[in-house]
Amino acid sequence: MELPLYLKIVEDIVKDIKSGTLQPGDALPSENALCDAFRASRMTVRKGLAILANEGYIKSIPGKGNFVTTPNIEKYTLFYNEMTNLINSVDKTQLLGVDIIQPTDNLLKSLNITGNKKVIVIKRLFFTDGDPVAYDLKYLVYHKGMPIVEKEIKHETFPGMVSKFASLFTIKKELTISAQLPSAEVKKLLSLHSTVPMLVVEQKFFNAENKPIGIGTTSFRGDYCQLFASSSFSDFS
Amino acid sequence: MELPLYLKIVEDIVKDIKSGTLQPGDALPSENALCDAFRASRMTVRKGLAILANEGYIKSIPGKGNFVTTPNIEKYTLFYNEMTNLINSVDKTQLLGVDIIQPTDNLLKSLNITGNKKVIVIKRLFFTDGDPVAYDLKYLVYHKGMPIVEKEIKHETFPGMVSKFASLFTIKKELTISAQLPSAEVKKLLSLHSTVPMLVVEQKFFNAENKPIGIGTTSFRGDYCQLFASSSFSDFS
DNA sequence: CAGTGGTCTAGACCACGTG
DNA sequence: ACGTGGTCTAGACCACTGA
Repeated sequence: MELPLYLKIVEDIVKDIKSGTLQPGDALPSENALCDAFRASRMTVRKGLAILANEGYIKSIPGKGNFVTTPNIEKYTLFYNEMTNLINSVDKTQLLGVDIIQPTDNLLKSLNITGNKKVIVIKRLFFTDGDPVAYDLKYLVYHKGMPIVEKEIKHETFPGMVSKFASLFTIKKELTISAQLPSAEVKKLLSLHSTVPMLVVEQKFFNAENKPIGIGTTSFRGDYCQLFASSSFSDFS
Repeated sequence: MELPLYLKIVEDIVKDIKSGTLQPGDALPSENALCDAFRASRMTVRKGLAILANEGYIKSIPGKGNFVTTPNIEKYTLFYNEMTNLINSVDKTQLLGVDIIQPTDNLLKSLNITGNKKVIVIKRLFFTDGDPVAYDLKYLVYHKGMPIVEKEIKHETFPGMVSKFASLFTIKKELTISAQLPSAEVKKLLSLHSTVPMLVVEQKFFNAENKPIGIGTTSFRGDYCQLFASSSFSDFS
């Protein structure tokens, strides 16, 4: 063991929490007590506690103490990329069209814009092993100088497109996942003969002022796409 | 402004990153330089930098410096609870059956157990507004003393069941989301006449030794369920 | 070698909560 | 008044990187 002292503190307390010695709601020993117990300075103890708080193990209440939390059992981390989330990644894309349109009323509402703005529409098909497996439709609020070069659009993911004209650090993203039956259009584009359910993922992007800057809808053949998410409690090895 | 100094440092640097003054890959001023710039001690500067690193803005490389990172644009946070993720929450549940069975080969494989263990099977229906909207099937590796009382099982979520005999802090969870057509059985149980796609969420739980302790599959009527996920870059207000 | 970040200390003062 | 956590300082020594 040549772990830094603050990590030893973290490990020790995590062990107590995982074993049940410390239960949710229980108070940890006071910081001064921990200083004595681990023969550490208060800053070192607090560094360890900060990590525990960050990992979601404890919560500090000023004037009272540090308390073991009830873990958030509903939280998962999901990695989504419309090009690689298929069971096999997308190996070919087909650009069906790029247009600049006058937004419809529905779009105006979804994008929360006024009528004098224009919208870029991008329609694509994704292929794996020669089969069309997803239909991808994106709407981006048009600003002058935005790249609408086919080459640049064809293989880009949605965040990739958006990053061309906005800082990724300021963008907020939302996903909506649902199961739907394909529309007649999608059915035709994906050459679906029998009834295949679609996994539909809608991406919505917002700028720093919380205004929508784009909406993307990707309809995956249900038999070609699965999304994975996992709880991420960090480990200390 | 009466923010603590370390948060002012965080805000200042975040502002520079969001505005593009600091680009991904750029090096921040050295910690000593930041001490001078903010008239702060090194521990205070480092506290700010630790937050920035935690939020995913920067990465420290010993001996070299602190560098602005390329944000992970594919990461989302998903909150999932099989009872509340419906467009309207579950307002009634029906327990179809609780059994202790000899696992089938498929189950043995999925749960990674040997044949001498038994498995609890729980089958439920979820209702909203009187309509059956989801079929819920769970397999839990049986251990002596596990609660299989109907009352306790009927309204519990999967994490709720598991927490009865395992510390939530040690559990790893995985979700798999897919779109499927209902089986004949599900179709009958949910009284589905026309073709309705199902949003199927599989939950898999692992104990501290990474061994599966349970699998749950919830099949939601596609027209009654949507999953939401969002990017969570924290704000400093 | 000088400069960088990583760990750690022994103090200090403050605001908060409880008696 | 006292103990709690929250902020902050001015040092120290170490390991790593690059010229």
